[in-house]
Amino acid sequence: MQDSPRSQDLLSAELVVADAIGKLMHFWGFKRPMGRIWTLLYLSKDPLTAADLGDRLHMSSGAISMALAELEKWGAITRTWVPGERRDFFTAETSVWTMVRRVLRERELSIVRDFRGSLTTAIAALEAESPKAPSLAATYRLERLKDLERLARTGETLLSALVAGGVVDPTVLAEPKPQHPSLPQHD
Amino acid sequence: MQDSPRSQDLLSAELVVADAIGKLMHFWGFKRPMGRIWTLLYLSKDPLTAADLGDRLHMSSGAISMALAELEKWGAITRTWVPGERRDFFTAETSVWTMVRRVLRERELSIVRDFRGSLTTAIAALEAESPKAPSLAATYRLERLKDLERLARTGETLLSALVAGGVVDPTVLAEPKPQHPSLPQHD
DNA sequence: CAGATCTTTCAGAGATCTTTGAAACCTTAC
DNA sequence: GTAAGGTTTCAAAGATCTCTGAAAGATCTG
Repeated sequence: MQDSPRSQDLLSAELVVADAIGKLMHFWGFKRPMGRIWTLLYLSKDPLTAADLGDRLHMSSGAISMALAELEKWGAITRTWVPGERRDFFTAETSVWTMVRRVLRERELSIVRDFRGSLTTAIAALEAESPKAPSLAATYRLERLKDLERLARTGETLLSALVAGGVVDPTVLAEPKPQHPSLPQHD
Repeated sequence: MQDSPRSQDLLSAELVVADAIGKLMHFWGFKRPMGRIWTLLYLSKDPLTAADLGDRLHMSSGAISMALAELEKWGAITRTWVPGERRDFFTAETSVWTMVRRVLRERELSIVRDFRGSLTTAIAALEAESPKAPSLAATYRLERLKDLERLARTGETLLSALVAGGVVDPTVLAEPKPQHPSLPQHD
């Protein structure tokens, strides 16, 4: 780190926010530079070029290009052609909720679906396996797996509702009640 | 990979699910082994020891110890002492929603708060900076930052409600309407 | 079509995160 | 007190993810 915030806090404040959002996006499974780039675009009144972004963020052209491509893929930024200009200009999608919804729909939802799929497979495998002598442990395990599957299904429903823009009551996620009350309950 | 699923699909199915949950937890910002360990405990009728887990998951004692410590920290598992036994036994917390709530409360909430903090700081810095000649660009940037802050505040409220166990309407996150209708709107 | 300008790709370098395994540290039993 | 069994710590190795920079690929201009 060679540069401490000088008198142009205008710029450094911007970079601080860009880093904060980069951190946030990274935490949410995206690459940090994507957040930093989106932020600069979001805060800029006018469209910026790849070179602009690279200069401000000290990133190589390659990194910029890749990050921009991915942001574009998620609809977080838009590439625009400016009449006289040769190079591409970029603008930020400003509706955060719209972007979040898209990620929920295209990424989170399929993660939950895949997860549910592997649960279903596992349950089938176990049920096919022990037809004769279902030990207590095996029965317990199956019951647990089914609880998880129920949970995943509920989560999927909630996510869908969320994406569709509805009100959501996540408390339905709480403790799916056991189907077999005969099984021993913990405390 | 030396072992393909043999006839003990009982075990391999378990490991498949463990991996799936490991992936899920990793995606949510935790270490993959934590999810794998939690799963084995969750599916086991009886408490397991660190050695049991290490054997099944092919992990070193060190890795197991660290993962268990972190799981315990989050209340995802419990360490129990069995009368005659010398070593520690572990059991899984079975209420997923309880665990999720805890993470929302202790981790996500503070992330959003920190984020809001850095926004507030940036806004203050910028407002202190340009008292005389607020250029159009500067005005625009400030407005954007304030939108973000509003958004963060709303998110914080929603998260709190969620944690407190309430119904949540995330559509309030949509487009915080501009406070200055005089500012140019996109499209 | 050739030259200039901009963008994308990608192998290697670099940074970051994770795991191992051995030593230190407990705790219990004798 | 001390030996044995169990757990934790941590530096180094290993794996994974990310960035760089140069070359290849576009696109526009004249």
